[in-house]
Amino acid sequence: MGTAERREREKEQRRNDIIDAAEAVFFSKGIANSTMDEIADVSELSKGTLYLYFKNKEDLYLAIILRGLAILQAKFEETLKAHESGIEKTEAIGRAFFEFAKTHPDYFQAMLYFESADLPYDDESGYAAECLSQSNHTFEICARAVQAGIDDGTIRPDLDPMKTAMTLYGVSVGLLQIVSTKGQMIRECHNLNPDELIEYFFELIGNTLRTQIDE
Amino acid sequence: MGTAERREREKEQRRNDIIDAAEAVFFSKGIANSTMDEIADVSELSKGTLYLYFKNKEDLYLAIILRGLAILQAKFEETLKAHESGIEKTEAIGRAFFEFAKTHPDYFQAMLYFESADLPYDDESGYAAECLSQSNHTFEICARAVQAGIDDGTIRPDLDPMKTAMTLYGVSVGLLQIVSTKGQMIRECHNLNPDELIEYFFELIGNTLRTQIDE
DNA sequence: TATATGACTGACCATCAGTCATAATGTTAC
DNA sequence: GTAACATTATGACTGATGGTCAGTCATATA
Repeated sequence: MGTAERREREKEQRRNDIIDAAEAVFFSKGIANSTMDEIADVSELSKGTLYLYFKNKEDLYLAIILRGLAILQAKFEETLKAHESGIEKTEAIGRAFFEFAKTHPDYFQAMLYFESADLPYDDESGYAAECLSQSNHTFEICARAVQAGIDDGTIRPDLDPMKTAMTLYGVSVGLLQIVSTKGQMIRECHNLNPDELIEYFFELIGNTLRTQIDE
Repeated sequence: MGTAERREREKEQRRNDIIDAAEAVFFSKGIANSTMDEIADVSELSKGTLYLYFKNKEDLYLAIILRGLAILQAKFEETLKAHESGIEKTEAIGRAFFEFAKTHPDYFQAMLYFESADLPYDDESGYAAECLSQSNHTFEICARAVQAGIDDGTIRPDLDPMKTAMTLYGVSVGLLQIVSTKGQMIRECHNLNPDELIEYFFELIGNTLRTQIDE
């Protein structure tokens, strides 16, 4: 009989329930101001139980980040299919990333934590290693877009797809981070709409990737 | 009599001594794993005294960040003077930033915290507002370099100096952050030297800023 | 019905940021 | 010199919170 299988399913369900509760708490007050006691309350479980399913507070947060990465990946894959030329695919993925930051600000905020924190990637038992692996997979999707552009001649052939993907991802994160933490200052001291800065960024790098016609 | 002035000097000295001790502790184990008790020990003061000079733990950390910002600013100012053309000034400042991250990894790490954390910028009594102000001043130095390039014709005249400075700063921080937190992965999974990625970045954006000869 | 399993509990512990009553030190006035 | 006052320093204490563990209980197995 499938007792063990059922148990496994139920366990998976519990795990998801806990992540749901954790999202509600973490997203409403940030990781620093959230307590495991409150998450236990919201999930209607005891604090001890949380620790049966997750190593520690950070690990639970990383489980949320993994959800965010999955959403982002799906979006990227979809974007990759929806466009014809490689340069279009690449720019569309870039825009999809900024779009993601806007439509899923909570997941994006969590992902900024993932990008800036020093995590125990060597510990195989936690979520950090899995996050890193998925993050790598995300890079690969971006790299495929660049590769497509090189293949169809819309992107400079001298570019390295993986290097380009990682660089673009890194700089995008940085720009979004500055917009996210200093947005108010940008608006008030410089009378700039943060979105303008992002559009400006696209203009700046847009021509960098494209094949130069005049050579 | 200069009693009050002497007092003020001594107080400033104490404050600096505390920051020195805090640097030793924070730099050796990161903000999360450092305790105010240990900083009190190292500074040979009681914990209570620390709180006479600094609002809280984060504020003490921000005082360190302010030192980092001062070093960076000095480096930028110096770089600005050391080069002739505007485009050279701008690229040199970019390289000076990456150089700073290498020669002062501890200050740079602290500055990454400043870039990613949500800080109480409205609280005038703490260091956060001062950090933001100095960070703004840093932008302005960069913007001066870009402006110089526009003026002397080495940088595209259609660029906005301040927007360009902020964008370049943001993307640089992002790239350095990814190199800093995922450097090992970049090395191991992709057989890349993180420095290559940074050089790649300069190549990518280099031509973006320069005045196009063929138009 | 009796035994075994393992999910769950919540009281408990250790740590640590931040506070406050008290003490020590320095300054001024006489 | 010393009394009165002001400033600075102390460290024991508190409250919050991440994490643990001995024990409970519902359910599955024999």
